[in-house]
Amino acid sequence: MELISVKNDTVMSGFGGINLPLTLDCGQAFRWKETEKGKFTGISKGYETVISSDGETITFHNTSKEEAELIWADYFDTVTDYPSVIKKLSEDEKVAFAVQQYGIIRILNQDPWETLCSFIISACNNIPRIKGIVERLCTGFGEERKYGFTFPSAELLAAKTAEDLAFLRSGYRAPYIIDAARKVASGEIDLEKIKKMDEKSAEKELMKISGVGKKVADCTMLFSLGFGDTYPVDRHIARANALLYPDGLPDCFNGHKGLAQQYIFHYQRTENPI
DNA sequence: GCCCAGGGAATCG
DNA sequence: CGATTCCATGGG
Repeated sequence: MELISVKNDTVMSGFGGINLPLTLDCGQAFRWKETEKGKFTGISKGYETVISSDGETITFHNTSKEEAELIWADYFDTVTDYPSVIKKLSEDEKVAFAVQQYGIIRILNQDPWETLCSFIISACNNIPRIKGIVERLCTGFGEERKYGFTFPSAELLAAKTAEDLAFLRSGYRAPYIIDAARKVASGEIDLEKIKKMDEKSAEKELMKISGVGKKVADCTMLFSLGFGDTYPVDRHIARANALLYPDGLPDCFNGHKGLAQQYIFHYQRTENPI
C-alpha cells in the first residue's frame, strides 16, 4: 500500500482487481451512497470522505494523506494480502467462479458500535429497509457534517427509550437497540476488549445483548472486530450450505471463512435466487 | 389476502 | 437439547 497526494486528493494503491461498488454495497455496510457516477460518499467513526476507484487504486477526494492513512487504510483492510487469500479460497470452484464474475470484494473494518446496531436492525429484514432505518437513525440522532450525518453514539441512544425510536419504524427491534446502547455506554459490554478475545468468548459476550444471537454476533465480529475467520449463517447462507456444501465447508476456506462467506452470499443471491 | 426479508426470544416437549 | 411461535414493518 502506498499513498500519494494529488492536489486535495489522496490516492491509495494496492487494490488491484477490487470491485468497489460491490464491496460497498454487498450487504456488509449500509451507509455508502453513490452521489455521482462512480463516486461514493461515506462516514465512519465521525470521519467522512468521497471515494472512487479505477480497479487498481482508491482515490479519497478532498481527504488528507494523514486521514487516509489513519482512518481509511484500516477501514479498507490494507493489511490483508487479497490476491493470496483469494488464490487459496479459489481452490473451491464456486468461489473461483464468483471471483471471476464479481472481482475482488474486501471485508471492511467498520465502526463496531455502528455495525452492532446495524445488524441488530437487520434481523428478519431486507437490505433496502435496513438502509432506511439506519438512515433515519442517523438523520434523527447523528451530527450533521458536510456530506451527511454521523452514526449516533451508544451514549446518546442509551438515554432514549424504545418509544423515542418509533419514527425509525424498526418494529420489535427498537428495544434491542436501546438495550445494546445501554450495555455499550455503561461499559458492561466493551467492544474494544472483545477484539482481543477468542472467537467463542467474543460471540458469547456479544450475545449478552438482547436481540443479538449467533448471526448478529458473527456479523459484528467479521465486519468490525477483526474476526476474519467467522462465517455468519443467515437464511441465504443456510440455503447455500445445504445446496452447495451438504458435506460441510471446504478446507480451503479455513483462516478466511469471512471472505468466502461474502462470495457465497453474493453468489447465492445472484446466481441462485429462490 | 399471500410470501418474503442478512433472526432472536420465549415457550414448549 | 430441538422444534414452534410470535415479534413489526414494508415490498412484491
